[in-house]
Amino acid sequence: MRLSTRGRYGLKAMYQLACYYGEGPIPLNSIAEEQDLSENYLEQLVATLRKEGLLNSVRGAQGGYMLAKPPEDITVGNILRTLEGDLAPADCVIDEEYECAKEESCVTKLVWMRIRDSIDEVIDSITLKDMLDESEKIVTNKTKN
Amino acid sequence: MRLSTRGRYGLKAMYQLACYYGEGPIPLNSIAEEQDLSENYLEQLVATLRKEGLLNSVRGAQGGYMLAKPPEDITVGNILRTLEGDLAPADCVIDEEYECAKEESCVTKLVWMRIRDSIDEVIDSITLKDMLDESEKIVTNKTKN
DNA sequence: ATTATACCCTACTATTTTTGTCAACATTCA
DNA sequence: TGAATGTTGACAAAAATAGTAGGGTATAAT
Ligand code: FES
Ligand code: FES
Repeated sequence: MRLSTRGRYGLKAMYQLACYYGEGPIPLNSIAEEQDLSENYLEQLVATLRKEGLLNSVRGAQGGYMLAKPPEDITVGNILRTLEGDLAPADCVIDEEYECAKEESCVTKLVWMRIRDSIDEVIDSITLKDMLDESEKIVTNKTKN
Repeated sequence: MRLSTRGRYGLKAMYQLACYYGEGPIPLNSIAEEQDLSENYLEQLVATLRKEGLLNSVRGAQGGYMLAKPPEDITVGNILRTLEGDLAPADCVIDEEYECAKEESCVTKLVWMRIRDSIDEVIDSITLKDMLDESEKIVTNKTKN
């Protein structure tokens, strides 16, 4: 039950952009380098995020990408769902078409629903702003010691 | 982020065996038929569950499989972890070897940890007994209507 | 205008994981 | 014995993932 690299790389990239929020467009190669990802591959992910309205882009020299909204208005759920689709342990809790063919109600489905709901609760409650705050906290703690 | 068929089929099979708990060994082909799964494939899953000590087997004619412990002592987590390994969105929250190479603390890792923990909480809190009870509840409601 | 930079788009491929299949063998019961 | 069942390991088809490749388009600096 791993996330694919799409979701993992995507969240990293979005976090990186959140760090630079308000500082104008950031070129993709700098993101790719900082997070050690293939620029070509990252392009694909970023294109998806842009279409979803989570990113804006500026073309031309000195261009790049920037968050389309403030970090506090973008959740981890927004990002992961854009890149991975709904996060759930089985298709049947997303689309009724995939329900199993048992006549009586399916008991395992209740389990999948509870897993899905608990994941949703987590990813919808964390924003990029929260991640920035966490990062700050870590730095602060390090300074104290 | 789907579970593979291993976990999904495996939980179904274990639930089925829980329904027959105390009634002696159940042959695999009856399980496969009731849940509409390939018997050959199910064999592999069941072998894994047996090695983990969740099932007992009886060879020979009139043989079959049975839960090694009462339904209230087997959790969904026991079953899914046996068949799928730890349930987590990224390898780095399971094995430090896979941590990304950033010097500073990784912020996305905190997100993966929260997802992992919330999944763990759900799967460790549901036993096969709970599933049997749920099933009963559904039947009762149906009778009422 | 030219050039460099950077986004945009589509198609393709290598790899890995998943999802089984199959055959030969061992054990038990009637 | 013979039929029913579990045990094991090798193999293979299919699907998903991860990444490459390369051409095209828009913009800005010069
Ligand atoms: S409806 Fe999803 S497993 Fe039955
Ligand atoms: S340590 Fe897991 S993503 Fe960085």
